[in-house]
Amino acid sequence: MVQLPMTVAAKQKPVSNRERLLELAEQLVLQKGFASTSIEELIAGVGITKSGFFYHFKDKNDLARELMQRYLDENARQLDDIFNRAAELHDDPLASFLIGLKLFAELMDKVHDVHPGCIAAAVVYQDQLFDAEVRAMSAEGFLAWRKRFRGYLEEIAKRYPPKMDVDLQSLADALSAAVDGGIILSKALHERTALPAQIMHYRNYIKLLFEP
Amino acid sequence: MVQLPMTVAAKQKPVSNRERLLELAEQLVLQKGFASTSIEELIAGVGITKSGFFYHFKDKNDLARELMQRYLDENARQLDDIFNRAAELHDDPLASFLIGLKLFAELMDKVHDVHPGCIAAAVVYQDQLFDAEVRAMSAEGFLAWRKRFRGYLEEIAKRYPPKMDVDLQSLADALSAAVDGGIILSKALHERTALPAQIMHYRNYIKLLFEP
DNA sequence: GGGCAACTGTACCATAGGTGCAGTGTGGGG
DNA sequence: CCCCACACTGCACCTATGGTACAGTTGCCC
Repeated sequence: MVQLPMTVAAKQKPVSNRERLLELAEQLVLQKGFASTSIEELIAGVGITKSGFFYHFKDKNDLARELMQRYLDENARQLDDIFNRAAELHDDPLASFLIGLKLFAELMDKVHDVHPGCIAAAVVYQDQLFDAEVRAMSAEGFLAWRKRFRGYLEEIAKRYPPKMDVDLQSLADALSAAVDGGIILSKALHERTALPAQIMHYRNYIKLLFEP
Repeated sequence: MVQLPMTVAAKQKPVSNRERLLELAEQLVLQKGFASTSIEELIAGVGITKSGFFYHFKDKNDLARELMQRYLDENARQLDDIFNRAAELHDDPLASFLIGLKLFAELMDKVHDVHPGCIAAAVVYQDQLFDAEVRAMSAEGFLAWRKRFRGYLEEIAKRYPPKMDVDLQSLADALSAAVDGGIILSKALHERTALPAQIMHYRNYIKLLFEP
């Protein structure tokens, strides 16, 4: 649940002000929170007026909705990239998952000094600022991670019986927890290595649990 | 980094309005975020005027500072309770730590439907709402957890060589991550079992890593 | 009965989100 | 060449919230 870097491709045509608003908003929201990111700040950064902002977005919640959708789509795409690549590198589900986790940790290590943060998690601690729809989208994000990783884990468990009796759903959630917990640690302590380190601990746990 | 229930002892004298403001503020901040918790709401709940509020607190950041201090103190006290009790129940550092983690998970299971949340983590995603002092206190909270659990882990590692080469500091942080990640999951999905489940996964990891 | 803690009341200010609406410039299709 | 729609601008105005300033009041303790 972290913003990975954009593929540098695409984007020939000049970016619209709408796109630039979303881009800037995402950056600022992850840096300092949704409440502290003012509309005035956004329009000043992009160079339009308040009326211009409200032409594109019904209100601030509408912006949040678009931000969340963008984030979830991009996020899913990037996880596909990583774990499909991992599947190419090894046939075995356990080996491939471990490779994917390593790739994931490495990517977080590279990219994390830019703007660490997870939009879906950001919602959770600023509940009432967002309407029910945005909160539902945040929940969907977590459920998407659960579904994806539970799938991987079930394939692994079929071939490698786990050494302890574990619930695969909460084990899938444990990666979300490690990532979001890692982000919080990294932001609170200004230690950019905290996130990749937590992902690697999750990887260790998976290894110890399933490796014969 | 979760609010545990108050020991029912103490408090003969009538609670001051100041105390009631802090109590209510903590509840509301964990429920809906700091930005969404208005001063008007707090004074209405306690039954005083705005002037009364500003008599007690210089500004909203001052309230945040007091809230954080209260939280950190209470939190440290409760962890002491749990892990001292665990040490009483078993001499061996590994066995005792595993008992402590179980007690912790059980407590989170019991109490978590009341008001899940960690004030220290709440700060991280609402950065600019707080001044540098509050942010520093949040960081201190994470460092206190790191120090405490790193201590336990070092004693364990002395007696039981870990099965993998792990960094004990980030392994200590992994409990913070599991707890804060668990809280986020639990809040986002409205699944109160998510937090205790994540603590138990951390416990599993410790078991697999150190148990002979 | 003097003093201090713990307020109340009133007035006032700035910032931010938000609404409503009329007007404008510019590029592409008919 | 004209017209329309898109992407805005400008202006007026409203509300909520945090915050300041300060004078006055109440109740309890010494």
